[in-house]
Amino acid sequence: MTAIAKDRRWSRRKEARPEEITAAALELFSERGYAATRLEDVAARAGVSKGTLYLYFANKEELFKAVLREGFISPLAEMRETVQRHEGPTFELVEMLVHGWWQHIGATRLSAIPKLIIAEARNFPEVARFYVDEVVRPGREAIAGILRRGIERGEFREVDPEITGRLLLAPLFMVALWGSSLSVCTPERIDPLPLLEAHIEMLRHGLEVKHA
Amino acid sequence: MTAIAKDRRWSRRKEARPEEITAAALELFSERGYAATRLEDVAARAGVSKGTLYLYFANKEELFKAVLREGFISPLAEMRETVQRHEGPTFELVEMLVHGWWQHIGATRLSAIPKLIIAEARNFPEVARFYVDEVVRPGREAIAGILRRGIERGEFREVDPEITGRLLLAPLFMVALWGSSLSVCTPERIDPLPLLEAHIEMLRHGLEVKHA
Amino acid sequence: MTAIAKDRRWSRRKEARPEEITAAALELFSERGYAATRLEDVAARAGVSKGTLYLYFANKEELFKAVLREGFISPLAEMRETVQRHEGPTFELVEMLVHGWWQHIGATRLSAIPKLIIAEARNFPEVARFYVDEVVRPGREAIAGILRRGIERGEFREVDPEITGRLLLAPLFMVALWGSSLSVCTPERIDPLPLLEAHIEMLRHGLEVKHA
Amino acid sequence: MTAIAKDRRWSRRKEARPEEITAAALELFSERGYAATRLEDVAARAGVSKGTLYLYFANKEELFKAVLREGFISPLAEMRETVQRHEGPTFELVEMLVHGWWQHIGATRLSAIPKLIIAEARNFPEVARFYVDEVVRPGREAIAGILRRGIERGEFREVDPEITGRLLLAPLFMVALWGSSLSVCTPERIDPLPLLEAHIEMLRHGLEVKHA
DNA sequence: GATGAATGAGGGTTCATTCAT
DNA sequence: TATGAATGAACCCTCATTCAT
Repeated sequence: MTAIAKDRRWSRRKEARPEEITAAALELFSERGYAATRLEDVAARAGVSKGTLYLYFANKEELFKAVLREGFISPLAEMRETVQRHEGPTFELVEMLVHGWWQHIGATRLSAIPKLIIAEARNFPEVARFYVDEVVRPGREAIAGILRRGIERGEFREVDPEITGRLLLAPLFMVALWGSSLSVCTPERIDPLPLLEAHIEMLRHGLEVKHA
Repeated sequence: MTAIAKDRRWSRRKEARPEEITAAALELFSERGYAATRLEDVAARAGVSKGTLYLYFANKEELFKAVLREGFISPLAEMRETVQRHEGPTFELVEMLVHGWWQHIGATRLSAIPKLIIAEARNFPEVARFYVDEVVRPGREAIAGILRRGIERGEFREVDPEITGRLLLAPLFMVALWGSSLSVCTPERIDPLPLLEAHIEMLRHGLEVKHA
Repeated sequence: MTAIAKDRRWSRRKEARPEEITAAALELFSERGYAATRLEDVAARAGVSKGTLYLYFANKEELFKAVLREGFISPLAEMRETVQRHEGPTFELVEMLVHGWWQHIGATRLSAIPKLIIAEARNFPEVARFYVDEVVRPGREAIAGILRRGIERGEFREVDPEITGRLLLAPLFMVALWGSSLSVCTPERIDPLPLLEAHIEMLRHGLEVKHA
Repeated sequence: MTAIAKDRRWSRRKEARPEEITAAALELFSERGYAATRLEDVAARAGVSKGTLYLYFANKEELFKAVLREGFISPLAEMRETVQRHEGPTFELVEMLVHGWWQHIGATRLSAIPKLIIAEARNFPEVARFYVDEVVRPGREAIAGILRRGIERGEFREVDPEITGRLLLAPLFMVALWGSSLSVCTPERIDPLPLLEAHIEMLRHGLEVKHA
């Protein structure tokens, strides 16, 4: 093993450290909540010592915020582009939204973020506010935009786009929350995919224009 | 003042105490989470001293469970009866369900329970299991029963009653969770009633039978 | 039941109260030690309420001292008289001492006192001092007096009466301490009487004058 | 400074800690008893902080047991060997026993253990049982063995070896108990050595065979 | 006098944070 | 940079003591 090889390994390891730590922290924070998570356990799961955490994060709160901030890197911009480029029927966008959410969030470890945010919103209002401003509201607006497009083009009946956007999101949240909490305590497994398909179907009928 | 009057006064106070305490505890637990709630604060909010808590609850965990147990006193039985007695169109039951949920849960302090359960399920698996077995599952079954009734009577299209039941519940949960967490961190107030009405409308269309 | 009978009962009860309480307290203090004894348990064993203790004793410490003070009522004066009146061989006094100790202390609940004193001497120095001054030292002096009488009368060999008095007392203490502590934790029962007889026998030989 | 030197320094400190702590704890436990001893004081006397105690002992009870366990490292095995090797008069063994006890226990901090055990036996029955099984009984048996040897060889008169063994131990216990409790409360200093010598002398006469 | 609900100071224990190595 | 022993503030819980009834 040469000195250079050593150094490379070292530095590769070093650069990966913060992410290894936030990954471990996300797991534990979402399992136990902020207060019940011990930094000693985070360190152990990340394979480092307790002291090392403090080389990368000023304190527990900053680590927590870093975990959430990483979870916020959402494919929102990408989604907006897709919406703008899309030329076919608007409901295809709704379908893409639900499936895309599942692929990029619901089926990944990011699905643990909503539970965390909900559980800790009152204890970290500024984080929650940030989440609402940067993730929730933009997401809702993007969805409202889709619905508005459908209504304007005569494809959807005249619903309130804001409110209906929330109805659209509700089952997605529910799937994420269920998977991050109660699912561990009950034998019955819920397959999210059929639920999402049924959701799409309900939306299809729910948005459909009635022909007299 | 007779001995009886004396006794009544004592006991009236004594009997009221546990509820005063669990009420205070529900507020704080749902605001801050289990671990972040200090019993001293619970005591202060209940207007008693720290030690008094221990006259009524063996320890923090038992107090927590008592809070949840009280929250479980759900109007499920009543609902099942209503369902059985009902003779009109099935969708009326769906409407009654949503409005009833709002009146008996959503608009009351019970709406804080879901957040609590979701946040602490992993830390109190037996409580979570109890909640799933006694509240979630029976509730879902009751709703699935309503949907099945509608399908059997040809009023609803042929949806999966289990899955659709969950879709029906999702916005209700979302309203409760929003009100218990993120809502406090954003200036925008959301009026849940229009959302519930829109939900009903979406369900009406989503369950409607299509005539060829 | 007449009013008078009631009153008599009442007052008889009332007068007995302090003793019932100290009796209960002696049991618990000697079982668990001062600090580990809860006044609630003392009250329960005495069949009164917690508050009642404070009608008779200013606080826990005073109750403790009262318990010990009762235990100090020792038959010392009586013993001294016996010694003065005695005219036969001195060793008879030694035998009477050991047997008398057994009858008046060793076989009674008073045997719990030495363990208590030893255990708490450092925490209640003034009580310990009182015990040393009023019980231990007078007892030792009385015993030394007996030994001196024997030596002066040529019945015992020339031992140090102070030191030998302590040797005489050691097995008595040991019996009391064993019965109040370790005996409860081991299946083997020790019958104190043969031990005391053997002790007397050893003393008889140990004090005997050697004839050249 | 090499890495090895570093390690040694660390570990030397770390290895010394538990003993520094148990030493401090033995002092305080035997002064004040288990319940009345504050861990904060133990820590202070050991020169560490409260939290440090928990790096080495799971809790107060474990610390207490560790203190006693260390006290159990008694020179019993050594004594038994001496007994077996001994070839001269048996009474020499008795003298060696008493002097050895004084050197290895009576004059050391181990002399505080008996008081502790006696005071806390009822609160820690398993510890007491362990002490009886591992220290008291083996000790008694070793002593009984010595007495039996003397009787068999015609050097001692025919006493009950079990009972007499206890009589032999009683003054030793008394010395230890006195030094750990009442002695602190009285101005008079007692020199244990003359007492032990007098004890040996009493035993010499008490065990002597009477020639008809 | 008697009760027992209520109090709150005190101590055991945990764990985020620091720092010498 | 990485470690982990050490720290001490904070929090749960107990129990001696009080006092309204």
